[in-house]
Amino acid sequence: MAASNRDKPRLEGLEAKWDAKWEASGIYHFAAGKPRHEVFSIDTPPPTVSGSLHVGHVFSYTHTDTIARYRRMSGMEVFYPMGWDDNGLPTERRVQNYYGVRCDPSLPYDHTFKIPADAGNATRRKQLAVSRPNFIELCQLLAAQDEKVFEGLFRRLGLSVDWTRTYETINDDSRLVGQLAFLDNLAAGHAYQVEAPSLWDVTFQTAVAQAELEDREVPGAYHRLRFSIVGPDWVRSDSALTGVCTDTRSADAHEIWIDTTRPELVPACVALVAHPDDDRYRSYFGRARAITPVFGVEVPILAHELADPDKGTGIAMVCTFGDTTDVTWWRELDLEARTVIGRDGRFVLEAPDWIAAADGRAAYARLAGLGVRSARSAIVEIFAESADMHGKPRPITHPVKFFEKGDKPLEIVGSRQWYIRNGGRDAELGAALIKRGSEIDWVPSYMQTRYRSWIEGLNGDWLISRQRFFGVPIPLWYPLDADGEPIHGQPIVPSADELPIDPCTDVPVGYDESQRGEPDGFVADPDVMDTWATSSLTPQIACGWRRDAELYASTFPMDVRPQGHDIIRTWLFSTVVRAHFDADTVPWRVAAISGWILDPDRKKMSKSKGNALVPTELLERYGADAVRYWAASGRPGTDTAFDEGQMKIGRRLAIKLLNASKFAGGFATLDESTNANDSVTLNATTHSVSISPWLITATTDKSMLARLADLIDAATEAFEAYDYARALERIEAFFWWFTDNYMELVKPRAYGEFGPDRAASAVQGLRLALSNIQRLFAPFLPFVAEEVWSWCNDGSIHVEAWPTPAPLRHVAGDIGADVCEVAAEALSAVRRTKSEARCRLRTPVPRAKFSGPSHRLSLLSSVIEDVKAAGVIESVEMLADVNDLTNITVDARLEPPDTQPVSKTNQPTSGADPSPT
RNA sequence: GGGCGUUUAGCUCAGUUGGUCAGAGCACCUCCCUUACAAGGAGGGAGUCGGGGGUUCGAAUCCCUCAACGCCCACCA
Repeated sequence: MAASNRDKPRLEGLEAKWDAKWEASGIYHFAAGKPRHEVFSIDTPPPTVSGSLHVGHVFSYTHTDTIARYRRMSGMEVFYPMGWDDNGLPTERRVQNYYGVRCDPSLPYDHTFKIPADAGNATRRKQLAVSRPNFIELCQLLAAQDEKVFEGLFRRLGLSVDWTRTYETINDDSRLVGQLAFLDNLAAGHAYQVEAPSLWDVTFQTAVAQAELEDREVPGAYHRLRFSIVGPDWVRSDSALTGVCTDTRSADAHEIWIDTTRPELVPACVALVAHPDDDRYRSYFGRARAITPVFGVEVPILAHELADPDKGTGIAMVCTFGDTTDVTWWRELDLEARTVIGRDGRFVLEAPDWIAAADGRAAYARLAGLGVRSARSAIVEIFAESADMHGKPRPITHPVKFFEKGDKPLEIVGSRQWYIRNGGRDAELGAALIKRGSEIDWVPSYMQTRYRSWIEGLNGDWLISRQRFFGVPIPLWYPLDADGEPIHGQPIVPSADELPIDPCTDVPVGYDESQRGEPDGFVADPDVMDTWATSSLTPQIACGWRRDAELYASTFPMDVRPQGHDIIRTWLFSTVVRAHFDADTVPWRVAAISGWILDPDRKKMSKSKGNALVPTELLERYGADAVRYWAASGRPGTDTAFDEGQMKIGRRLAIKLLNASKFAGGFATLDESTNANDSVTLNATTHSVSISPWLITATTDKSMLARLADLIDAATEAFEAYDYARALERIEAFFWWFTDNYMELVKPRAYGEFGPDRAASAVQGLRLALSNIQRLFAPFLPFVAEEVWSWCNDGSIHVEAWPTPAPLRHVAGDIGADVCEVAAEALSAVRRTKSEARCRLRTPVPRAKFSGPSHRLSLLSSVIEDVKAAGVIESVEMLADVNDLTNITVDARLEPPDTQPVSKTNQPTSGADPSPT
């Protein structure tokens, strides 16, 4: 280490310097072959690389890194891989925008395809149609670029990831694992396909799963519509009419009014439903039938518990399908399916055959081809013309289900989809999965509640098939019958050694390509799996499941899954499901849940709100250690306010560590200086400076070490509980006490005021303490800790042993932590007296009187030499004061300062008597 | 509608089984260029611990209740 670097230690440049050295030395590489109990394996969250970098990445990944570094120093072989989530819709969408293309699966692969010249800046209105294989290539290309950006940030942040162990959720390995696991699930009956109504995003033209839904409050309106009543069995009952529609005063009782927010779905109406106990409608059930307005379709009037008598008129129109309740009614009441909205979200062009009346068909013609919103306007006009709508639509705001990534309300359409069982239709499986949750240690513990309540609220199995392109393909083909129709019940399953496959380009054994799509030939399952179907296998992907038995045995089940609380229902839950099926175990022992970053308004920071900050700017401004300090002060699971002030404090802390280390290393001890005359600076070329604990003889030094030992216990205990924030808080508090009090107390002695032996004790005490303090800070401030460590040691601090208290207690012997605390308190009292007298701290004190309880005074007397020297006190008097049970107070007689204090208002304010007379 | 969390100084937050628990840092004010550190250092003022009840010798801490904020979930016609 060049001495010049130590003259004025700086933080600038440390990140590039040490990142390069860590990369070169490979200290974070996982050494395979260790037994499971010596390995600490981390299921790192693969960031969505198509998203933008934001401070949230810095925040939660730092938490994990502190844990990883702690475990590494504690002697564990840390398995800390990094995945990139490039699979799925976000990448597709980014590729579309970035290159100005869209995927057209009907096109053949274009070998001559060239990347559009305006990539990154594509503003063409008309997107270029490209084949599915070309589109996937673009996805992979762009994802690879994006991954570099993320890796750059994470390296800059100092994550101790093993960068030789990265994976992409779309790479061959992930596809292999995803397809193997799927085929396992299929063979075991955990995966199945069914033709059923499912939630459908009309923009992305894909089915979506329950876990991907979110409710949004949107404006809507109630429309009160008239249905006529017919039926040979129906006997009119006046009582039955009471309240049916109090505000229409209809003289004709042969009608029912319903309120709906989806009037455009009247052509898809299949029934009216009211509560079985509702006296207003009871007489209709099973006897009368209703005629839909305008369209003239006859539908039954039925009873069902889910109908809410207090909503609208108490009777609901069942359509196929307006919402999930419609699906329930459709299924439980065994109703027909009358679909009018196609997969593109538009009304089908052909008038449905169940609408027989000419008026009805004419009315439908006005809806054909329209989107939902336009159709709603159109039908309101139609009903207004026919006088089947009472009054005007009554505006309301109501929650509507959206795909979390979409911006149009979801529709429900019937389609054939693949599902994996997740307990949503099987109480026994649900209970087993809830029990798995109890086998995991949750940090913080209350997060388990979210997991449990999500499972308890499931209303169906996990829909995994997506009608998209950039994902892991469902690895199946279907035989075609003589008419060219697929036989879905007899899928053609590839063998494991064929995987991964893309059935759209690969051909099943026993067929050849010419038979694709031909009668008696085969056809590919065109779908890909949902991105969570791959992400749910991150432990299997990272740990080498079915590919590397040794790695798998030493890393799985993993130790910890760090993640945000917003994806407990998706990533966490689905991972538990897969491990339950694949390995009959939980995937990890601990789930460490991070909170979110809130901006100063206590809103979640997000790009859409325009308040997200670019993390690279923060790293530039404050340095990685400072940003990590801020991140690590956010407690597990707790949402944390974005606070640049904390980064400033972190920066100051890092600088303090530099300077304190420089001071401690800047002395030559007796044994070292014998050959170097009276040199007082550490030989700049000497590495591996020895620490000689046996030279520590002074009570102050021993007591400080006892206090440090207590700190190590506290920090270790906090880390074992995954509470990095508590560990940091304790370490930091000790360190400031150490610099402000201990270092000031021993400074005169270290400079030799009491002779070489006493100096050696101080210097060795400083060195031993700093050696421990540097290691305690290493998980939080890896760059500055490595820098200061390198001044006196060979090798990286990050593979040094985590401090243990026993050696320090051995040195301390029977001296307790309380001695130096009393000394610090006495010194502080002296300083206060001087400060209140507006004197310099170097002002000599001719006589100081310390008063306090006798047991504390006796502790003080054992270290009074250091207190006198640090306080520049010439003589001391001690007065036991039984009234003052706790505190040391000082009555110092101060001489006139060498120079007059700057302030003119030289007024003592309390306690001390600074009068110079 | 159900559930989870939060509420302590102007700000950001500690406060572990009830008893040195009224704390830290920032900000503010005063002083100090001191041989690790002026991007420093030494001091100081500042809070009805969200409100109300209760248990206890004693409550920021335990119980009940209310309120505000945030989040999760819910069948939203």
